[in-house]
Amino acid sequence: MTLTIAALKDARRPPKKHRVNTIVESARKVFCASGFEKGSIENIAKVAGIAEGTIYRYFESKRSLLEEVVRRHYDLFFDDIQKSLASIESPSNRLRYLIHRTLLLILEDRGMCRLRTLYRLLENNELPSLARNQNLRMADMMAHEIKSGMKDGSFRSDTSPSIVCYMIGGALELTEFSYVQTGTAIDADETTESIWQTIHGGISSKDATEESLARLIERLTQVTDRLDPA
Amino acid sequence: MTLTIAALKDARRPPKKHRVNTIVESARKVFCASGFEKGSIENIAKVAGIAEGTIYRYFESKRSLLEEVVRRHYDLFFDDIQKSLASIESPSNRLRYLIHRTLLLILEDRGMCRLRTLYRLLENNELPSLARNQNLRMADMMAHEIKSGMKDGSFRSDTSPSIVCYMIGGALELTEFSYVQTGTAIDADETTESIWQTIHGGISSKDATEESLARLIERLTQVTDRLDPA
DNA sequence: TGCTTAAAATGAATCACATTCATTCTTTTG
DNA sequence: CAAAAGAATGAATGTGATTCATTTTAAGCA
Repeated sequence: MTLTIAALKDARRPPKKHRVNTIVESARKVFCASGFEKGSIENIAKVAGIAEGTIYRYFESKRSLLEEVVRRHYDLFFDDIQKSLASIESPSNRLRYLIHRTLLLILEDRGMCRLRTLYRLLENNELPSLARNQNLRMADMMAHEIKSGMKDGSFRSDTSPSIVCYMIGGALELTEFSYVQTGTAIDADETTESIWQTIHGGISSKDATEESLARLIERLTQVTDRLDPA
Repeated sequence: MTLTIAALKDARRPPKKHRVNTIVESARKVFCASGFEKGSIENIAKVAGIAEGTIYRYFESKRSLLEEVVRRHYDLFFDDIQKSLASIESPSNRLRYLIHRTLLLILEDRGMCRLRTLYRLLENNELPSLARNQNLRMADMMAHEIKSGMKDGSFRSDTSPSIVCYMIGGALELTEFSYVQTGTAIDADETTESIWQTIHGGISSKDATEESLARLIERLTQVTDRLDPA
């Protein structure tokens, strides 16, 4: 039988992968239900039906377990988003989509949100962290659209992409935060629209421009008035 | 001597207040130096020159001690800001001031920032929390200015004050976060300007409007052309 | 001033967990 | 099937917050 190496791997890995999956899934359940601090390793082990020590064969620490839980969740999200993005026309629409999709993700799983929010807070380490990577990934996507928009002339050229990312990201984060804390549901469409409106058009009234237009129109009317009688 | 009740209180309270101050101040030092998790109660007690148990006479838990440390710091900040704000003309300028002043606060004390950032992350409780109160206080100030601006016509009337607050607050928070993580100094003036630019004018180029104007002008020219030969 | 009682302070003991590791069980290999 | 390697176990360890019986200090009163 020619299943030497293949068989070897197949015989070893699936159980191992399965173990990891079981552990991560149990951790997700426990963390989502009780939070990170109160979700004990003992409990996770119990839910997974294994001994505490076994968890440490696969994960270095409780925190790295949290990291994996969060990572898996968001990897799916990012993959999904990246796919959809390809079929959307124009930087503006893609940016809007990113905002909207993020809000939907937030609404989708409050427990997970809480974890992610918490996870970011726990970060006092100096390592290149997951949270930072995720932020970077999202920020990269947004920055990319902003730059495209600047190139094709639909956005102002003196825009600072990173600040705009911060503003969008920050608005999303605070919306998320308020949702996690209060549990009051968000209207994703409306919130997207609000964020987009502000980012796109700013908050200043367009009085000056409108005034110019009004003056032009007035003048045009005067001219046509002069034409008509003639 | 007539120092019956007054003397009683005076004799009891000052020492007590002093104790609390000593504890909070020691906690601040230790937390700023080692972070919240690594800053042990044992150490705080040592720095304060008291026994561990004594801390628990004044504070319910390690976390409530952190809360007090952060609260005191930001109370000063808010009081200060509120005073300055009174002497600034126009909602726009006050909003800008709020942004700028917050950035300066962030730069002023990185250790404290880290604590505050951490503190917010640790919040998985449901209580009306300090972080929420602080956010609310700042959000209130900003929202107030935005509403004023909407009233006096300098801001668009279809603006959502809360979203704008989220955007500004979020941008500040992410800037803070990046500073805490990387330690790379921020240029407060420049960052203020960028945030303000975007909030105020949005990112859309004014092409559309300009296009309309150009079309108008063109038509006006046609009209005048028709006039002139006549 | 000395005595009694209440408040404050103490630090050793407790408790809750994460983490480790010597031991036991399973699987692979020859 | 026995030996060796790899996994799993869970009791023991370590750390650090929190508690509490005991001691110390201060207040009230004669």
